[in-house]
Amino acid sequence: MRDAGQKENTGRTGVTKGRTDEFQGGGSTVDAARGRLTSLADVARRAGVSITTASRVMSASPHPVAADTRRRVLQAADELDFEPNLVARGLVAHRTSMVAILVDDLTDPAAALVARGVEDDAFEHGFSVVVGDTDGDTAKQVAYVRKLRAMRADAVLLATAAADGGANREDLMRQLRQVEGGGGVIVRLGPNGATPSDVAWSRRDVFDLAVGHLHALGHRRIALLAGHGRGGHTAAVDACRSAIEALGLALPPKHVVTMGAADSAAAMAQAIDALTPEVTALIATSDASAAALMAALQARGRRIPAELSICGLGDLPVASMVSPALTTVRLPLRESGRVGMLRAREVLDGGVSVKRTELPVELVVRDSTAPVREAF
Amino acid sequence: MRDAGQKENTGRTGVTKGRTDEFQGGGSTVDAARGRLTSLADVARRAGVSITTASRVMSASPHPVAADTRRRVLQAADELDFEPNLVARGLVAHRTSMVAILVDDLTDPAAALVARGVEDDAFEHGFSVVVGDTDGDTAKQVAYVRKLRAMRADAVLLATAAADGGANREDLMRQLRQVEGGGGVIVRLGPNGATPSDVAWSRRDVFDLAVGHLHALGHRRIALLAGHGRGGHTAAVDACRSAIEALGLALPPKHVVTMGAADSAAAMAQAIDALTPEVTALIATSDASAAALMAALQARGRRIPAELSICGLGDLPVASMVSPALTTVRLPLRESGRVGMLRAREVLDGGVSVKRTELPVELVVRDSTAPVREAF
DNA sequence: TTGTAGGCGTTATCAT
DNA sequence: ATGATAACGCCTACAA
Repeated sequence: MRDAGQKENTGRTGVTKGRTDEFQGGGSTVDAARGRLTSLADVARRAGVSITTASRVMSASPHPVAADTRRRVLQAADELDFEPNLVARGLVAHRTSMVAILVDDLTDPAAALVARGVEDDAFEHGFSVVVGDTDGDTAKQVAYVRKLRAMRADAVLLATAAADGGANREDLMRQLRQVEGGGGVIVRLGPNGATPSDVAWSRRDVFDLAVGHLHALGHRRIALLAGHGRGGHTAAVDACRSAIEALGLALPPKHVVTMGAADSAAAMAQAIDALTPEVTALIATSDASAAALMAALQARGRRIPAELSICGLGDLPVASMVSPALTTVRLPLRESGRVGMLRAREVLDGGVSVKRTELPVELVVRDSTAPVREAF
Repeated sequence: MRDAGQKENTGRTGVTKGRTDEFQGGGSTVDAARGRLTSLADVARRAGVSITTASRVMSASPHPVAADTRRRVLQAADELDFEPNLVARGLVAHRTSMVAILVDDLTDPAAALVARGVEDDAFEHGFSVVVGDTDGDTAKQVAYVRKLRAMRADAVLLATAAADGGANREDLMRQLRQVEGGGGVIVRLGPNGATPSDVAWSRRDVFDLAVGHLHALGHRRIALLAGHGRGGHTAAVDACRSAIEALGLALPPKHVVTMGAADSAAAMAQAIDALTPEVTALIATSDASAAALMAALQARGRRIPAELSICGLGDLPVASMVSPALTTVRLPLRESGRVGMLRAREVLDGGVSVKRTELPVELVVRDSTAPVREAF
């Protein structure tokens, strides 16, 4: 979930085409200040009714309005192409119909899936979604929540990795409390770890599935390719170790390869290569890193799964686009976004607190894992 | 840019873990109506000044305020953890500091990159970004623009594929005109085609680069793997054909394989396979589909680039994660988002019209293309 | 340097 | 069934 795919530019040639000349486009010039748009007052005047009546019609108020009057208002609105000013409406309603989803990096396929899930439910129910990238930076995250508070977002969904426990951590909690104190909803999305999420999946289940699968194939010495140090790093290592130890095996530190954001896939592959054939299988904390590793390993002449079984995490699109197709544990990414948004709405119109939910994960067996070779 | 990666679940086994039990979380219960947040009035009262003075301090107004008074206001604001209400501010300013980026599907890595680029610049300049997925559905796009108009978004950046020319098309244009009429900015992002984009790259350049590269390697019969029918489909085919014909070659219809959204990568591979060895090279309109095709081809025993050279499009992360690494044409995706946002800001505070820009594309040679084999 | 009055576009309250 | 009036929280004149 955390490990953004390594992008290694092994390009040997660089041919550039295209220019950067700029010329005045043909668009219409616009005033710096936004011209007055048509308001309820305009509609009311044209329909020959009071603003109040126009409002009642346009806002679908339960207040009774004569059929004929309603028709006239509707027609006037249509002729004027009137669109209610949500800003003004938000001011009086203390509700903006805007929610936010905070992720580390939208460019990470996992994050995009979560955001998409949020958007799915939001669109269906008339909410707009503001997306914020924190780049794993807690300070940036604090800045975002503060801003969201300023814009009176109805809910903030957090899908960022657990923040490092720095001083910013306290600032963040304070901001979040402020949001909640003001009636805003906070929903945490992601794997259940030290701080449980509201819409979650079990990190332990994930590794039980992966490890169990490899164990069943006869693998006894399993390595772990973990993402960059930040966020869920340690939690993932711990969960994996627990799962491995539960089967009577061990995950010695030297079998844990940490992939720094800067490390190249080639360097990773070299590190892993040094572990084989002692290690016969590997679990990567993300399909993206698994795919990158696999390609680098293949470039070094290693055959997968013959010489090393690889299991990814996430079941991202890339998992089925590589060769061999990646065995992986499917994470309810998009679904968690949908459910998170649903939970937020429940609180918003029910006044209840956020209902906690644990979504199931699933093992997806493809072609990157195989029975361990008896001898070599 | 359009072709979302095919996700082919070749999973042979499905083991599920985790439950969906739901229990009341420990969060604090919140009133349905948002409690009154601290306003300027509160700050003013606590600082012993008028609301106006407090406003001047908090909004960094150029109006002079005594140093001591300013200090008191700032302190009161700090103690109250005051955050200015952007909704109210937006109502009077006729500016919301909100922009929107519309894409077909955020889950498409290319779209995510564009959105990320927008977000990069937006965050730096105090704007919030609303993301909307249209799923290539013009009606949904119209609905979105209408809503954005209602929420008085300062700008709408369009990165969706060219809409089909249906009846909705006219509706869309009308909505866009309304946005512009109201002082909103519209910026089109994407390849230059029939309707030129404001921040663009040359589709023709892209194919010239790809075709030129393959031609230089000796390839004379090149196939094209095009995305699902919608959007830039035809435009891509045309541009590719032009590029090929410019070199004295041809792109007969039978060498154009269209990938329906539902078509499996395996089906694609079969279709391509039938073209070889007559065809010695292939260009895919997206790295994602190139990667999927390559994996499927490899699964059928084909060797790449020995038997078929493959050139992708985009230089998405996946391009360097597959084996062999994909030769591709880099598209200025993230950059187009940044520049698009910049252009919007220029219009917003300059009152000028959108400056058109063409960003350069670049050939990135990796390992999926090789000189054509002399004989076979 | 500070404060008062009015209004941004809507909805809610209270008449009529 | 309809309408006048008062907020919502802030900013911009226009005084003092």
